[in-house]
Amino acid sequence: MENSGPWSAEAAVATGGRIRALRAQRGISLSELARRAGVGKATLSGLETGTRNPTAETLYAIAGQLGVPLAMLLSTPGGPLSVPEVRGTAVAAQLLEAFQDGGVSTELYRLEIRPGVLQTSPAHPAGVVEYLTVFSGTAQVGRVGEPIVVRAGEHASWDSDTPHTYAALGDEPVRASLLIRHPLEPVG
Amino acid sequence: MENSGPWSAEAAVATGGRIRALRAQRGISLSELARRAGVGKATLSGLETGTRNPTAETLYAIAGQLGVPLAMLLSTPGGPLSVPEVRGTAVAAQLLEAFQDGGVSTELYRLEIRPGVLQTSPAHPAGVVEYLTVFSGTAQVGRVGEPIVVRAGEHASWDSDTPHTYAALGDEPVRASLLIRHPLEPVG
DNA sequence: GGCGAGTGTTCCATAAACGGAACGCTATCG
DNA sequence: CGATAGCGTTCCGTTTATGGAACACTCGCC
Repeated sequence: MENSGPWSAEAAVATGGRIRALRAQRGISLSELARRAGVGKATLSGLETGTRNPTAETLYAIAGQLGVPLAMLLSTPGGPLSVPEVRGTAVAAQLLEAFQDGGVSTELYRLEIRPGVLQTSPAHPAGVVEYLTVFSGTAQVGRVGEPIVVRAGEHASWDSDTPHTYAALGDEPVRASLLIRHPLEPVG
Repeated sequence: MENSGPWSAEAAVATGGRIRALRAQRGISLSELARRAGVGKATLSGLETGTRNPTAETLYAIAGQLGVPLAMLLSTPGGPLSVPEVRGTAVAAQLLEAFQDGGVSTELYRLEIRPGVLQTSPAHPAGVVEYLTVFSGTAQVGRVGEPIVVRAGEHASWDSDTPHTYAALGDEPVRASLLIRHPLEPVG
């Protein structure tokens, strides 16, 4: 899903076309869907033709009536699982999921570390902890000066409020899951 | 207007919370993110506090700057995202990824354990190891007779070649990631 | 042919989302 | 100390998304 770009006219037309296709697939008219979703016909018409910039409320109402996840309206059929990649010198990371729960927010990444390169990450805010579980390969990670060697089938964690590094030992790239846990500061 | 769709005040607050969490994890201020995304500070502030009903354009701009798919801002984990799910008496699991690599097959699941119920899994073939990282709640897992308590922000692993159990301690459900590693050829 | 019920689009007043400029606040500095 | 810079929130005029109504059009029916 290449949604990193801005909300362009093409994105609007593509989203509108997907809505129209799903509606046609269900054999219901524009007026009918608008009535069921509780939005104006003008709104739905403009949305399907790509001449509007809908609000979250409108999108939710329509996706709900079509019975599809919102991601299906907004993403290209190319790959709902292909999430954007964050690339560093040695590390390529894909965000698998992220949520907050209680006073803690969590991000789960899939990680691949290329061999032969060392990547240093700057310090995160205090209280951030990273958890690494290695699928294959051997990783050397952790805070600068306190390296931890993690082999396939092992896991490790470290406070990431200081600079820390990622590297793959040996020739084989490292595949792992990285979980970043971050306590939220109290919100007024 | 009436809450005719899933976009309620709670959804707005939840979405805002996810944005705020992702922003905090990246260590950038509200002003900074607003400037990078090209939206007004008032817009972002109202969005994070759940007092606005953002447009697709605004959401795209912010998701793009955070480097996450838009669906991750809008959808609840375990919600409308259509990922194959495996349900047991106490455990609901969704496969996040799976691959084989060097004679070892690895599967990464998102796990939710409901409180008040104990689930027992039969023994897997020899050599299978499970790794659990808990996001929130407190889990009691592991081989029968050797229970391990894993609190939020901890991880544990156990050989699963004997029957093993999953349970949530306390009232809160447990969210965690479970990694199952099994060699393609029997070990030992 | 006329007629009614349906379609999707366009017009328009209203409601609300937008961004800029204030605000109060907390740190940090000279 | 006061000055400055940053933070997140609130105020406010402008922009724009919204839904109802009117529109032109296509059917099925008598």
